[in-house]
Amino acid sequence: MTNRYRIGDLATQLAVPTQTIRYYEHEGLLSKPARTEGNYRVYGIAERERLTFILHCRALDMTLDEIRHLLRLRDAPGQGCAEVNAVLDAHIGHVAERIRLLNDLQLQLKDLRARCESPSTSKDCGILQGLASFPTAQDGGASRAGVHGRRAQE
Amino acid sequence: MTNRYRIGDLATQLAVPTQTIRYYEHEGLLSKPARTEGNYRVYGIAERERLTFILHCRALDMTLDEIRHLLRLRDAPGQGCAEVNAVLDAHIGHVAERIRLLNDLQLQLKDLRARCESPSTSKDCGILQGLASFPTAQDGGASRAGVHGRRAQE
DNA sequence: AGAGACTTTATAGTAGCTTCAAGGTCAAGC
DNA sequence: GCTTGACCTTGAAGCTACTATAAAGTCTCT
Repeated sequence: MTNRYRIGDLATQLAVPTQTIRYYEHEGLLSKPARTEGNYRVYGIAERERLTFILHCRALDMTLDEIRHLLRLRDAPGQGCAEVNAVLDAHIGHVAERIRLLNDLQLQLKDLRARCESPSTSKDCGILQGLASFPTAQDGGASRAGVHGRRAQE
Repeated sequence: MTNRYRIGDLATQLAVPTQTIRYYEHEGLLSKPARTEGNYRVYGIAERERLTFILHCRALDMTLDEIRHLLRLRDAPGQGCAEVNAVLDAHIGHVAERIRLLNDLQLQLKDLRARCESPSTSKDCGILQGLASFPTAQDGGASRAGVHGRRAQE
């Protein structure tokens, strides 16, 4: 039968590390699976679908908490999906806000960058001086935008 | 004199937690300050300015590594500031890339959201179905955009 | 029987803090 | 002189979502 998977099968099929699958189990997103005699995890179709769901949510950059929330809703099939909409709308809001902050940030960075077009010594560098005297974020501030990703490095 | 600060003074003036100042010291961004008889840290104007510099860089969402780099350049005043420009340009590149990823993400989320405008039960919810069957990120994927900030929550 | 690919658990590391615990210091008030 | 309370000290743990490592057990093939 095709609906019995070991952790490595699932990992290969869905292109996710095995450790991540165990981590999701540890975090309660996946429930504890059956085991073979040799104590290997065994997964079926339902678990494969659940993991797919989780991975899609992650690809949309939801937190594990948001995903936990959606999974709870998914597990209560008669409930009406207004709450699903609410979770998604909140997430869309997070993303929109983040984009706004990053655009502000980009403006400030370009402004700063424009202070040093001509070569000079760092003692007189307009950028370094700007960084020492610029108004701080808390005054009308950009809070924090989160530029550095975990998968999208360099 | 106004140029002797304890850690709490500095923290209040620059609106940063005292623990964060100690953390920057631990990470080598600030050097070990003088101490009072009672072993309290004492800071002067130069340290205050250095911390201001660091906080401005953080407000522009640079990593501590990027900031360390800029501080090294700042500490070598005769060096020419081409490298300062390079650090900043690289950072501007990071931000631009992040904005691009988030815009992709926003499109996908809105697409998904459009699947459930009419109220229904979660069993039939187009969003939950979409999340279970959507193409995964790895096929042409958005890698990871990083939506959830540390200071800008909810 | 032995090699090699797979699995198991537990543990530590990543970034940039934040929070906690257990205690030491200092100025003011009674 | 003694207490109260605000401040300071260090060290360790917690946060997110993994990733990496180690040491050991299992399975499959030859």
